[in-house]
Amino acid sequence: MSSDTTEQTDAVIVGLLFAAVQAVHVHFEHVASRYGLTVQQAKFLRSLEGPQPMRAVAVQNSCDPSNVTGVIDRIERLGLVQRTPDPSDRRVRLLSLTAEGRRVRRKIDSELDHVPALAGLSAHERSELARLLALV
Amino acid sequence: MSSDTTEQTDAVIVGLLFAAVQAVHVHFEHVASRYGLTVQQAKFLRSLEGPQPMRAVAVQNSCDPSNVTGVIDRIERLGLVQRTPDPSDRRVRLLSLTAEGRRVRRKIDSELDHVPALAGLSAHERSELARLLALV
DNA sequence: TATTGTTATACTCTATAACTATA
DNA sequence: TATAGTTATAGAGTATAACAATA
Repeated sequence: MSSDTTEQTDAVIVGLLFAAVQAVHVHFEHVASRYGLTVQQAKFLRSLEGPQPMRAVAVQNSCDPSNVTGVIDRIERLGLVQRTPDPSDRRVRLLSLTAEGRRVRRKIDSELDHVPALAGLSAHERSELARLLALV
Repeated sequence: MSSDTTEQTDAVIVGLLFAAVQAVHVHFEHVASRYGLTVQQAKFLRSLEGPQPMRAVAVQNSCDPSNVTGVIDRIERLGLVQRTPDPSDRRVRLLSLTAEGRRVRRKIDSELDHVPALAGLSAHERSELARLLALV
């Protein structure tokens, strides 16, 4: 057991961070697949708020714009997202969730509120973890 | 029971966890690519300790054994890993780092010890973060 | 000329299933 | 029969470059 005084290197923290994410990832994947979505598709779905251009979604998910086309294609095929032309700039396509898309996103969000890997943490540990992660 | 801090839901922590990982991921990717490696290849490299069967590597990285073949193929092509037959069971191939592989891994590890995203944390915050992440 | 979204291309990662060579 | 590793296959995500439509 590491004590409060043990110094931790970045590499150790990075290792722990990846391990922690993997534990959470398993649950995320399980939840997403229940709705026929991959993790990435679920992330895109969660990042969609109001109607916004593809470009904005690319920035939000820090990926190349050419990726957005494909990922959105697959979510759109499931009827969760729709593309509508922007009247003020006909180059732009605005993305927005369908009613079904909003329903699925709400369900996913609520299921993410019961992550087994986080069940062992006390209220104080949660807030402390949240505070520290926010610093990263 | 409630302390001076706000209570955090799982979803909030998951969001912060993913955000923190993304911040670290950028650095990891940068370091790995400097040695011609992808993030996944660098992870495999770091997970290799003594000579061990492919199977063990698959378990360690929690992926299907069929993946290991391809990823190791690519690292092997770079001369960082080698496959040697196990005398006690001729079905098994033992994986081990080459001298060059050990050198690269050491370098990567040392570069991971200076993660910009973690620079703002104090020694106490680091050990506390490490402790909490270990609980997840 | 510059920008938005798309397409074409190529590569990596991923799991499933079938295969081989051993055990 | 069972197991270790491979191969074949298919799909998803990724970036780069070239493209059409629009600004």
